[in-house]
Amino acid sequence: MARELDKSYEHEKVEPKWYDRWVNAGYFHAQDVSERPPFCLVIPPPNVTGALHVGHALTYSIQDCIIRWKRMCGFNTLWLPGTDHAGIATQMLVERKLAAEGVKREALGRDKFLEKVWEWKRQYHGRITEQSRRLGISVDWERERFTMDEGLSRAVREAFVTLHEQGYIYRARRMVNWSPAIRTVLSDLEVEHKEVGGSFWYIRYPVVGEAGRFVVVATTRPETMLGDTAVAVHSTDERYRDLVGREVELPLTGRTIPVIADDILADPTRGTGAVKVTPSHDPNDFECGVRNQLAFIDILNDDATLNDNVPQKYRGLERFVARRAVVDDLEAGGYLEKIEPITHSVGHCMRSGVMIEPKVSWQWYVKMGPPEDPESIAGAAIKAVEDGRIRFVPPHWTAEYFRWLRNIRDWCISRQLWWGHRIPAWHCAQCGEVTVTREDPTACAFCGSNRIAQDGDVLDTWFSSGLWPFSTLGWPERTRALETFYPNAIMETGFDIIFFWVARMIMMGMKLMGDVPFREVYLHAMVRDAHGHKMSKTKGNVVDPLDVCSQHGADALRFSLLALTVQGRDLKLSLDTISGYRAFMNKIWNVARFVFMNLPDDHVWKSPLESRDRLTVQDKWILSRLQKVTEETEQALADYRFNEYAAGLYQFVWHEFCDWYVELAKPSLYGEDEGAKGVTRDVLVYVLDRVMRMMHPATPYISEEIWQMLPSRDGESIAIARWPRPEPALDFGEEAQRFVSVIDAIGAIRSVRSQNNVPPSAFVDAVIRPSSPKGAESIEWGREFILRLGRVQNLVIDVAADRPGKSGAAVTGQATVFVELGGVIDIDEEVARLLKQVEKLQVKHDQITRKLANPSFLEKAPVEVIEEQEDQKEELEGKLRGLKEHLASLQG
RNA sequence: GGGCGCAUAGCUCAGCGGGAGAGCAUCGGCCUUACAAGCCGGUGGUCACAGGUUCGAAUCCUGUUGCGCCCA
Repeated sequence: MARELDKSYEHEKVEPKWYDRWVNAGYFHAQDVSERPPFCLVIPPPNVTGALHVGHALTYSIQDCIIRWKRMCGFNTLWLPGTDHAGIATQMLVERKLAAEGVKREALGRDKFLEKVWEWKRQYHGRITEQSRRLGISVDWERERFTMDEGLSRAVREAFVTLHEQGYIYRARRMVNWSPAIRTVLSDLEVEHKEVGGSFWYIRYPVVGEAGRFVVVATTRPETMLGDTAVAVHSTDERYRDLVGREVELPLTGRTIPVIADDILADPTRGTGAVKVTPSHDPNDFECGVRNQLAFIDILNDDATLNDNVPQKYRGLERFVARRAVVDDLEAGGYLEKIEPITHSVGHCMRSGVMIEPKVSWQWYVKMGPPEDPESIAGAAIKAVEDGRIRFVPPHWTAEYFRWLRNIRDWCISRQLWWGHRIPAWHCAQCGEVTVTREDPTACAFCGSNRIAQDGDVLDTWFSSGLWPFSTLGWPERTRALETFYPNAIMETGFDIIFFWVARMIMMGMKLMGDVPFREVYLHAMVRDAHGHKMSKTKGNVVDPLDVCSQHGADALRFSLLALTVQGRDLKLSLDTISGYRAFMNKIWNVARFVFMNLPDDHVWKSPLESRDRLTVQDKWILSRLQKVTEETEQALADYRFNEYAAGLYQFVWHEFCDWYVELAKPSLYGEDEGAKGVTRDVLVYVLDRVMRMMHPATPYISEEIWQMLPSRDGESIAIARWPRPEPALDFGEEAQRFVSVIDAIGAIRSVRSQNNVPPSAFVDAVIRPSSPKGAESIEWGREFILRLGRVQNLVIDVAADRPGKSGAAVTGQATVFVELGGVIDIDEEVARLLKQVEKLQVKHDQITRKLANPSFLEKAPVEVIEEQEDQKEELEGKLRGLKEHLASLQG
């Protein structure tokens, strides 16, 4: 007995051994310059102050699988790690923490507050890093980046100034999406539309100078009436034609406002045909206000309380409180005609969940279109994909990508936050111009005045993440790394950030690097709980990847996630699934344990290639299967079909190598023939070695642990071992395939035994009647295995064999198998069982017979298909004949 | 309102033009010296519904129903 392994796989003993060794040995470090072809992917940077959730575990499992595979294939692989500063989320967290201490950020001041955030960042950075390491990800830590570090901040500044110089970045006063909770503007993407219950309030505006006449307008936000500056009607609307140009009284305010004709805003077929116009608080009204030179009255503070532009009694009220008050007052004044309940779609702030307020303000924008112009930012990004320079997997995302870009509006990139990249623009108090420069200016570039102040806003976090594929490699410096690794090979991330991130990286890459950021984009789906619900802390259904790692091991978690990753479909993850794959890890461990128990220390391992002429049929069978699996494994990875990659290895390891080959190897291992024993050991080691290499991208820890003990080990770590390729010299094709008839025969015997309640320990006699001499030869190869695995005492294999007396029977593709049952047989039960089988086979047989009798089938179907059907028919007939004969003799 | 996706075994899902599959669950039998996180053997399906194309449809097309997602 050579090596003693634990009886079951204990991940907590194995996993801690390897990670530091891998990192310290430099296996994950990429070369800036190398003979080997480059293969680079950058990590989608997680929020530096966040915690790892199962979505990260999925993205890391997929990326590590790809990168470890490519590394083993000999590429100069770079997987670049890092984190982003997550402007809104982080600022919210720190503000919340300060609030708990009774401190407001305004009281602290900008610089002091930022110090606090940096402190917070330093504290949490370590946590997310440690969590990532736990999963075993093979990133190049020497190149780790953070979106706010010095180099990346420089890249952000360079990008902003360059795009500004080229006229893509501009400042404008527009209607924006305002989040009153965070008190910042949001981009269109950060607004989530939700169906909510609400009301239409119908309000009467009395017509000035015509007592008793009203114009009725309907609104979902009655409080905004305090900011109305007109009522609009359609110019053709007979009901209101005479009112255009006159005025109505705005209730509660003492103001009067004009009735105007606006054929864009007013729709005579909807509602009352008249609409209130609030240019400062509705996007459509804003346009109307501009068209008709209306007054703009802003009635809201940044936190959505009402400001001093409304009557005294409403000032300072929160918007929904104000709504209540306005409605009550309207009702009291007789201005409220009716209330109609409705369901409508309302924009909500993605981060805080509160309703968005449309609001007019000055913001910075990136000009996107026009999409049909390939020189525009959106146009260039569209063209890169149209030209096939970037490929989406699954391909369905291509259409989504185009749809979004072709309907895009300019990107609002400024945020009223403190945490983030400060906009490099200086406003001049003297001339009012804005100076945008790479170095901080001391004077206005237009008038020379030193009365300049930097813009208070910061940039959208996605602006900096958009640069990630090249800013992390040193841009704007033309570094060696940038030359080698740009464009990156692929981008792997969740479909939910295709627009936030992927599209923006493509835009930025095209404009600033003049080339695509990556060749392929693989988008994975969302991880849900076992019932298909979204995981969320409030629901309490989150699967914490670190808990799972502690309980079942990182390998089991990674393998589970990969096994569930089917293109274009969400994953439903349950702890049962994970513990199932944990059992698989244990299975692997135990088969390795078996191999090592039967491997003396002094065994000199030789590749089966060297003993090719001494291989047994069972050796040839498993080796041939291995070649096939090797090929399929590689193909699955190349096609990003991770479920097939995982399932293929699972099936092969468990149900072919363990269930069959190991059992077939035992007679040799326990036998006397030292030469044969040696070959068997070599084959066991060879298969295990290949399987460990193929498993490594999914399950790095257990594969390393086992591989290190294998005599076939040819390097210091499996992480840098050669990826297996199919070995044609060990693929015995047809010859090996014939061994399946032995496996089938054993299955048939076991089935008959079990169905007739023969105790597993009892020996039986059996007769196998092959349907051809060739079949007889194949089955004869496995005589000793049939005896052993079928627990057979006496075995007759003969094409002309007679059916033994009291016996049960089963049919395989190549033979009829009889098991003598002596006194134990229950004739009625056996007859019933066989009848059921006959019935099943008969249905299939009839189908095929009908098909083969159909002249148009024979005329139109391809020859191969017809031949295959004929073969099937013949096999079915053979099986049916065997069963029917047996039935007849049982009944007779 | 516009677009997309999904309906296959009790559950979770593969398969996507030529014999209905896997894992889990379930039932029966086994502590057989790698593994009880295991071994052996079973049960279980008008492939949502209705039309159509085809020699042939779970697979392609059209429609219906139900569920989900994205965009406005």
